[in-house]
Amino acid sequence: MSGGARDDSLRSMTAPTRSQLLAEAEYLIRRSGYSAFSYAHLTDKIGITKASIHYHFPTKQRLAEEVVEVAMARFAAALADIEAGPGDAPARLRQYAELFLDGFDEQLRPLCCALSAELAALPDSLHTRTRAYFELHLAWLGRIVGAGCAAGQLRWAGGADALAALILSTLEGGSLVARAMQSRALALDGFAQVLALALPPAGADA
Amino acid sequence: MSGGARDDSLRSMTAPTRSQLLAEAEYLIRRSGYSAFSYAHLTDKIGITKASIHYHFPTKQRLAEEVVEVAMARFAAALADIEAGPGDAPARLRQYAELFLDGFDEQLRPLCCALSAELAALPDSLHTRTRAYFELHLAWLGRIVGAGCAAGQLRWAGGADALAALILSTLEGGSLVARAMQSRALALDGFAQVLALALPPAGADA
DNA sequence: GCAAACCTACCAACTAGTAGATAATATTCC
DNA sequence: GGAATATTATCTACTAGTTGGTAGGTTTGC
Repeated sequence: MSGGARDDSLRSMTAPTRSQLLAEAEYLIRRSGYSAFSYAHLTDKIGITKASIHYHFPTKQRLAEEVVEVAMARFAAALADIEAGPGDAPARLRQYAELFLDGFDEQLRPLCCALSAELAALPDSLHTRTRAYFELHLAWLGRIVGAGCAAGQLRWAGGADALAALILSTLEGGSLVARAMQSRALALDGFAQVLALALPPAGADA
Repeated sequence: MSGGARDDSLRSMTAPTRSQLLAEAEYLIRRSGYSAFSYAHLTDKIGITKASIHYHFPTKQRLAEEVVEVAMARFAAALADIEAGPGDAPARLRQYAELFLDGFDEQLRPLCCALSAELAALPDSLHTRTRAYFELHLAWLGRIVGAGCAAGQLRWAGGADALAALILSTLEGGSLVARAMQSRALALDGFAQVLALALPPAGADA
């Protein structure tokens, strides 16, 4: 765990080849982007030849599509867990923010962030999926914030959807700024400020 | 000018080759990223051969370095103009936000955003410059916000630097989210909300 | 004459992707 | 049960095109 060895949480050593490929591709895309990663990089990590990767994923585009689909499903499940779990809306948003920053220490961008930044270099099928990924974020945030407002745990002048969009933008931007500035604190700082503003004054009810 | 022709504000037709190359390279990097752009793409647009581009810029890395330097200088000058011009701090921040979104309609990311998203794929010399670019943003914002607070035009619980970082994150993230969602309004929405919160209550003094 | 700016023609390395062979493992038919 | 047949997952060897970059010659304007 210590030392320079990187965390392999995304890349199980025992998973079948296909899953390993998806995990490693996601890692590379989130680190360097779609354009910068290649099948050759995958062979280095997985230990099978390029031709064998093409057996599992006929094209790079198809591989990337599946990376997004798998990541989205995993993310949706994590959001559902948060929503089903204990805690009020502010607590759920804090969990969301932590989830959002997952991989930051491995220099990983959120997948949607990495893809959106080079959208013009991506095939159309990935535009659609990138957008869908963002919509998943916004829909969930809108729901949580909306419930929080209704329950008096949050208050926001512009309405739930406006706060949802602000939270997403803040985290998305924070992860970019913080990466370049090499400061994890910076990544959550904006979110924390916004959340603090959205909390009702201490002891307002109860 | 009408129809699908794209705006050539960044890419003067009459400028000397070198400037044209820098402008077109910036355009390509901001649209698709460093990894996805190549000298071949430049030859298409500029009309000289790949070898001739190497005459002006010996390596792709060097070209990109200069792109960032030129863009940063241009940006710094624009910020200085805003600072020297009329208007209070909120007005200056609105001008900054507009400047930040410059090129959005051409599907251009802010340069620092494009670079930070694929930092792991960039040579070290561009890490430094990306960071410096962000620092320029933060320093200017910190100064403007600080002056605005001192003058009673802005108020922010966390202090000027915190608001500066929040504004930057919000715009940076907004430009990513808005691009994927194809909504210019979304790009400025978060910023507008934050600025509204930072304005002192109407008629507080005067 | 000279230097800046450009060219043709190349290079080695890398890109995504294909063809076809080969093991090992299932599945089916008798 | 055992032979015949698919299927799965991998390999070697290849293609055509692109990448960043170089060597060396030519044009152009002072």
